[in-house]
Amino acid sequence: IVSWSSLVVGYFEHGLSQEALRFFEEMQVDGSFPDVITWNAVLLGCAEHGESERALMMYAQMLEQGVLPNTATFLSAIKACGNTSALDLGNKLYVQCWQGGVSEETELIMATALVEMFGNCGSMTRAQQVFDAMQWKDTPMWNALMRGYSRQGESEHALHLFERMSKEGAHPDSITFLCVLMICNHAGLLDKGQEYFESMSKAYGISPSIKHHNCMIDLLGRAGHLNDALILLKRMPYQPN
RNA sequence: ACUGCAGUACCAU
Repeated sequence: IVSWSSLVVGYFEHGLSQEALRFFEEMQVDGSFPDVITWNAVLLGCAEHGESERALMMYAQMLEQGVLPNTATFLSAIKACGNTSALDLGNKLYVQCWQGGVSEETELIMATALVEMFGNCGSMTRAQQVFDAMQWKDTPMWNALMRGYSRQGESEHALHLFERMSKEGAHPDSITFLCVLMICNHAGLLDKGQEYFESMSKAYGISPSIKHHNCMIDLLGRAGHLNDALILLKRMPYQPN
């Protein structure tokens, strides 16, 4: 089972989903029956490669076959619900995923996945509910909530969360800034975007990646600051892609 | 005992 599972993971991780699924079938013909780890690998592989409907079907199959879901199973299934806006199943998983009890660290990871899922489903009320229920929130959790609001077009609220997270002791990271810059981009907030971009390295000690630079080039370009966009492209410490 | 799965940019006017 370990051999086959490792093979399946390898194929998924190299973007070869069809082959991975073929080996998942073949292992069973060969007499190795997938355990929870094998199923988890397949669920996540499907969910991460645009096959979330399939992931949810396979989740049902897994249960039919009497394999008990664990934390990793729920994380993958929750992700698949977010990708397909399957809010009903998402709500069920929200209840089920706590069964059996989880460690505090796992609890936060699970809650973050739920916030992301509800955000993807457009249900910010639920997302906020899960967020509020956690006594302490780390950076990924704040990021997940922020992305939810920004996806709903609530740019101001999302940017407000940026201010709040620092006050509450969560340090913005590289992804926080990608999110914030993208919000400025969508909302056409050039000045604010530039402020954030500069504060990244100056105030937060995070060096902007090429993705951050590309956000800024996009933002400058859309705002009509074409020469500034060109200068940034030419001067950034990355090979333009 | 040990090996395989484990929470976040976005996605092209």
